[in-house]
Amino acid sequence: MKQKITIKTIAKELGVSTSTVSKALKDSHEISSDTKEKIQAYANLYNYKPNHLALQLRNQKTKVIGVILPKIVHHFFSTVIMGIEEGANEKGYNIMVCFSNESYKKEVETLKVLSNGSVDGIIVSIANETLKNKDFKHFTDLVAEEIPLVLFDRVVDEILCDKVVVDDVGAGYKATKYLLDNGAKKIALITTPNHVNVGALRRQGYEKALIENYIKTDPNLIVEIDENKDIKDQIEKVFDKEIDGVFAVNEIYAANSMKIAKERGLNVPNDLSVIGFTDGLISEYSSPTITTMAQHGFTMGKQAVELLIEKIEKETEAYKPKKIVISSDLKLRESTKPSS
Amino acid sequence: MKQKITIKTIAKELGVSTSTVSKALKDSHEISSDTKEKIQAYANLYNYKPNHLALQLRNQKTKVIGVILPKIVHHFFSTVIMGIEEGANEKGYNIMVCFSNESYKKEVETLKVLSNGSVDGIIVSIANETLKNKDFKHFTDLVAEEIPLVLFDRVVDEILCDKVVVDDVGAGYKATKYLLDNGAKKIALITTPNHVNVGALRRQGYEKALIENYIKTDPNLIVEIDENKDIKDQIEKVFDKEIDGVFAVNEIYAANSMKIAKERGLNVPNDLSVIGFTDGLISEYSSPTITTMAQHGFTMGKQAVELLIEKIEKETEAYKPKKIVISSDLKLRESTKPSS
DNA sequence: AAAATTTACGAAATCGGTTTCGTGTTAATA
DNA sequence: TATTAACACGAAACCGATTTCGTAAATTTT
Repeated sequence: MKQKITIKTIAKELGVSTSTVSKALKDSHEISSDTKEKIQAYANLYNYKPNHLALQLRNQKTKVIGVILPKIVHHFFSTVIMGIEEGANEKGYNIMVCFSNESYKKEVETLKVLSNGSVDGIIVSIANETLKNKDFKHFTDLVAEEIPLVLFDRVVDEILCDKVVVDDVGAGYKATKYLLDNGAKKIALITTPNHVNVGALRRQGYEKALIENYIKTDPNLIVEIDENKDIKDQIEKVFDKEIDGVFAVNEIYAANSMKIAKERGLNVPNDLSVIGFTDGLISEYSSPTITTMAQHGFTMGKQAVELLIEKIEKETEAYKPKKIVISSDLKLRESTKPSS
Repeated sequence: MKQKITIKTIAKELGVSTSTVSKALKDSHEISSDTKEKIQAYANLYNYKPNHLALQLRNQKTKVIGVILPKIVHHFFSTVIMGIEEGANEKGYNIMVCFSNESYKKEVETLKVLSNGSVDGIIVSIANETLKNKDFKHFTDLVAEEIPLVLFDRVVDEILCDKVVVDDVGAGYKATKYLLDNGAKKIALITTPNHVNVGALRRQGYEKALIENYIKTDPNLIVEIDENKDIKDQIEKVFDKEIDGVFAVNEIYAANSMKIAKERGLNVPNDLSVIGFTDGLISEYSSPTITTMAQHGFTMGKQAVELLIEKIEKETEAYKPKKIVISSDLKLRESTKPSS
């Protein structure tokens, strides 16, 4: 890289001290107009830009927010990033994005890298492997160091910090209830293994809705997807039962279900209603289009970053972790019968 | 944030100088084993972590790579990010991700922020608005400052730097030729306005294939989508003509075309073959599934970051900009007739 | 025993800024 | 004319590390 011009260069070139240059560049009253003009003109001419690192070191803050996501090729996380970025920019922050790829090891490493002073605070959605392990030491250490931390979507009680979540139980309930209200009786649930807490919570909502309607939950109608195996194959087996509704906890599972339905000659929504989760492009462009629980990723991201920045900038002594719950709405499309 | 422990703290606490602490922590032979052990034990106990900012300032490098994307809620860019991140991590770099949101103004601002020393180099895919304006001063300034820069996908000749692109002309040609070879005669092209260069290039490939088959390009079969208006409405009009093939320059346009075909009772692929671009989730999960030109976003990202890091780490004087062309393959699915 | 060498550590410069405090010069006041 | 105040600027400390160089004290060599 080319030799950058610094305050020192300007000072030497113009025969003044660095203090004078620094003050002149910020229009201090201490400096005469003559000198100020001269210095500012020179700085402009040579396109002087203050070195951020130096400022960060002096101010002891970076104006950067670290973000760790389990993955990005996923509509929900993409929208969350957009929200985080917008919220951060509004307050003059930039974001540094990293991925855990659902791996515990990578999450630990990334967290270590970010917490050495590169960022002022961190936003995380926990990796699946970590949720399975239940090892949260890397997070609790962070909290002990008092580095501002906000968790979103995939959160656990063991970590004492601000959180932003969707009302997963409520969402599961709403979706299931809608199916029931429109005549479905045998509703399959396509979900994740129980250690993924959002999956577990949505399942609670599903079960709650069934109980309220005096329907016993049938374990045969519940499929816990192992993402290492073929997804479609695993869903196939529930179609061997007689079902008239499907609630899938994400849009990939929903799309796979629709495909199986089509292959088996079932008409959606007449023979079978389908509701997915995460209002992404698949739901929007599949045919028929898929009714989903919209998660409002953008809002989540923005709320998370606002919470974090508040924590960063407020030197509040007594501090009580906040939890923001974002409710998700049913976005009605073609894969369900019109509301009766 | 809690008071961090620094080398100075350790030095004072143990009654030695900061130089001794620094050397002891990196196991220098200059320090006696006794002292080393004492210092290392203390550092360990209090979980000392060297301040990255200080190191960055001293070493004049950040080990961070800036990435500016036009948008993220887009399968192609998501996969590119993954590639960049993986490549960066392998070489010990982190990435700082920003978005231009296709806006010229935001691109200029973001570039300014990143180029003040926060990052060692920058990877960009140019915003649509900038391509339209044809104002690339912010990039040429960067090049003049000798800040390492790599452009990918959306690139222009005016900027002298390393580039990674897909062979858009070749891809357009391949797609169109496949349609022709399988019996299509009237192929609609759903593309972007011509200022988006990837659109223009794919169009060249389309026209080349037609010419080779002695077919005159019919302007009525070409739709240039204005993203500010309703996409589907704009595509509708080409369906009023008699067409038997569609080549869409991205998967959204392809999905919209399929939907219109279905509404008009056209069977895909028997009455109409459709080929899209960007092998994303929509193509994979729509029904029928969509044949697409796979862009290999992950590879592009990884190549781009490798090029950039080479530039950053090699202090080569004489330097000639490289251009890596990644060829894209046709991924055959259900929206086209099997190869004859 | 004197000289040379090694050992073990500290002082100070450096990275690029900001900021406090001090001081010489000029202008205003007594 | 002597005193005070205002003005304009510089010296130096600081942020948290690294690293070169210098130097007492201990050890080895002659």
